[in-house]
Amino acid sequence: MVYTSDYPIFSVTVDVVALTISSDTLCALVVRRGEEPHRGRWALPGGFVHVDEDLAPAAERELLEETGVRVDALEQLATYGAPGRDPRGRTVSVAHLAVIPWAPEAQSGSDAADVEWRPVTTLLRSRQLAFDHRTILADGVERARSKLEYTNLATRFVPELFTITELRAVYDVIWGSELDPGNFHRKVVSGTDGFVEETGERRVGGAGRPARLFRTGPAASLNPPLTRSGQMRGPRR
Amino acid sequence: MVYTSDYPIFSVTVDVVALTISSDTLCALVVRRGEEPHRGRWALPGGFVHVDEDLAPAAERELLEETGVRVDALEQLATYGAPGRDPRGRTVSVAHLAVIPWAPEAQSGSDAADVEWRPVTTLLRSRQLAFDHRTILADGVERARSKLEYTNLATRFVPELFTITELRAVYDVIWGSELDPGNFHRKVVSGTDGFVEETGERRVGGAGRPARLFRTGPAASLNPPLTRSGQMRGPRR
DNA sequence: ACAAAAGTGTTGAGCGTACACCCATGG
DNA sequence: CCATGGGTGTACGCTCAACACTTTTGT
Repeated sequence: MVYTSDYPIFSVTVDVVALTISSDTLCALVVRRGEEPHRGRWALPGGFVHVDEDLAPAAERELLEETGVRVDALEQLATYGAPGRDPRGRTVSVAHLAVIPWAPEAQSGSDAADVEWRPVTTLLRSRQLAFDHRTILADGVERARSKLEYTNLATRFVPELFTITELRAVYDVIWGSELDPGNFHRKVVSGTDGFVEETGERRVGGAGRPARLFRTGPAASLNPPLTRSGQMRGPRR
Repeated sequence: MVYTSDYPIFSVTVDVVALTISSDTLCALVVRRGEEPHRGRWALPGGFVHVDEDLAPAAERELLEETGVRVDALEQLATYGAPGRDPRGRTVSVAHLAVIPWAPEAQSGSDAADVEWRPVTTLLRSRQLAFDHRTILADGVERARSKLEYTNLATRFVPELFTITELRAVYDVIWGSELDPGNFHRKVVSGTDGFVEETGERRVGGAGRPARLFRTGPAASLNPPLTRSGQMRGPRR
């Protein structure tokens, strides 16, 4: 089919920065490109928006088609539309952020040669990403970092039932911090009401005293926020 | 000219939420539509992106062309792409936020029948805006509100040289607060270094002790942030 | 009993709100 | 002189980082 228009033609694509934590490392989902341009390089999952489709559903669909990863909610990040960002023509890409609990094994998808979770530090250090996807990834990671402060975003990195220590691990991995376990526990549990909800259950099996299991509470925003700077572990000076 | 494409055709537009403060009221810039659809209704300034043009420059250009308002920096807000949001066809709009110092008189532009600064409360209460521009405006105002907390955005609502009281008025108008003059002064001047810079000059003419004049400092982010909840004027209980 | 992890108590420093009060100008 | 707005001083209360300590399990 060939489409025609009186106005300049743009293709609109969606790209997804899908983040998770795998073996104490923040990882992003990338697919190896099977076609030109940038054949063989890694790229964020994404693709063209259909004519009758809204942006967020398109992002969900592309993520599922290319990687097999299903996600319920995903948040718009920003839109990238520099002329020349895609050699095939004028495309505008609406980037989205998706957070995936813990470390699900990457599944191969339909129209991508290869799918992998790779550490973001590696992806950002090198130039292995196609198009302007390195910029998009960097923006997505920065967004996640700052949303940890004042939203319950961290709870979306852990399974449905989680311990406070697991939640703290999310902060430590993403911020590169080493938060004080005691203070963190208090802030999260008693601080802002509804951030986490206690289930009656406890985690069994691990060493030491069994931890209580929580689930995500109704409160989406944290008051007061958790701070990146303060609350580090270290000598009192 | 007629354009053709193998992919679904989108038109990409930019819309601008331009905010300023006029007689103690937060106002947005709107243009009266001279053409169908929505002829005669108010709309945010905006229009189609050119083929070889990046998004932010397109927004600046449209703002200038339609309203005569020139702006240097403007920030991307979000992208709106629901099918059916524009009856002419499938359009995706990238919304931007612009902040204009104080109250410049609205100038008439070239291809808009009428241009006006109107209070955002009025615009948001009624359904007088075309397309989904009411949603876009609401999102833009909310963004401004929250960026006052942790960035120097407030300084862009005032002239190049301003007094601390004028800066406080920006917060009071946009937040609907009544911040304590003394505490605000201290927080802004001594608190975060570089938020505002002292010029040697003073404001002459007004009643009372002449106020020192400041200009915007280099620091773009506020540490610690100004809080919306705290610092109100009111009885100690 | 011991190790290990979860969770609680405590304390001192620092910050922010709510004011009281002084300063500098115009009328 | 007074009125008006600019700006500083200060005290009380609260929060929070630091870290000691208790609790609860596995081995």
